[in-house]
Amino acid sequence: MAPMQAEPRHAEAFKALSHLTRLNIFFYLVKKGAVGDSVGNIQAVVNVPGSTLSHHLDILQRAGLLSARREERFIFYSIQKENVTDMIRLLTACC
Amino acid sequence: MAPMQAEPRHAEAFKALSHLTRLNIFFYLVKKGAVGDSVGNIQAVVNVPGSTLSHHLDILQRAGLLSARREERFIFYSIQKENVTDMIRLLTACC
DNA sequence: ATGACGTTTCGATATATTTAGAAATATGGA
DNA sequence: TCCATATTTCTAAATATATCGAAACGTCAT
Repeated sequence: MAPMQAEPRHAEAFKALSHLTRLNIFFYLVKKGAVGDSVGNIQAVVNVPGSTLSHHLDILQRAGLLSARREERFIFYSIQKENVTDMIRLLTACC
Repeated sequence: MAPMQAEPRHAEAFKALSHLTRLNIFFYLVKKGAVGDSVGNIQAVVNVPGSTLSHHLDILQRAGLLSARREERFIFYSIQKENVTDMIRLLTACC
């Protein structure tokens, strides 16, 4: 197992988690598992205006930590597990 | 093992790693192990002005990821393993 | 004490992030 | 079609972060 190298996408993933609201969104969706949850339900949990939430979700998605799908009138966000696993591997490579 | 809760200190630790220069510093020091390395040697690796480097080291230290000690005329920074382990636990709690 | 070296602090500027109201878009139902 | 609901995009202002030269500080050797 070669020592892993830090890359910009890793820095970006860490940045996505570096804001408490986004970290809360992230862990809420972790709990929700593969199905994830709708923006409206997420909003009820984190309690920020819709436009602000939408922005945070966008950041998490661009970082590769979340994915989105439409389900009728709702948009469901859920954890993108592979990339989270990748981050964990990067960190555990050292300890 | 109770599900872990996101806290501001976790967001701060992620923020510390959310900059590529700091991520490089971090992984360089991981490789250096418990002894760590001096600011001057770190600087030769990351190639930024001293004042900039000092600022980044400060951010990593405040986030609890590094600790510093003086060794004669040099200041050695090294990884603060416990807090890194803590982050890993937080992330692995989900996957 | 003076000088050389290693590192940090100060100060100023440039760039990026956060925030949220208002307007726009998308879907499904009457 | 028209309305209600869900979510995003636009826009602008406030706040935070990044950068780095110059000056200051600490330690050691002479």
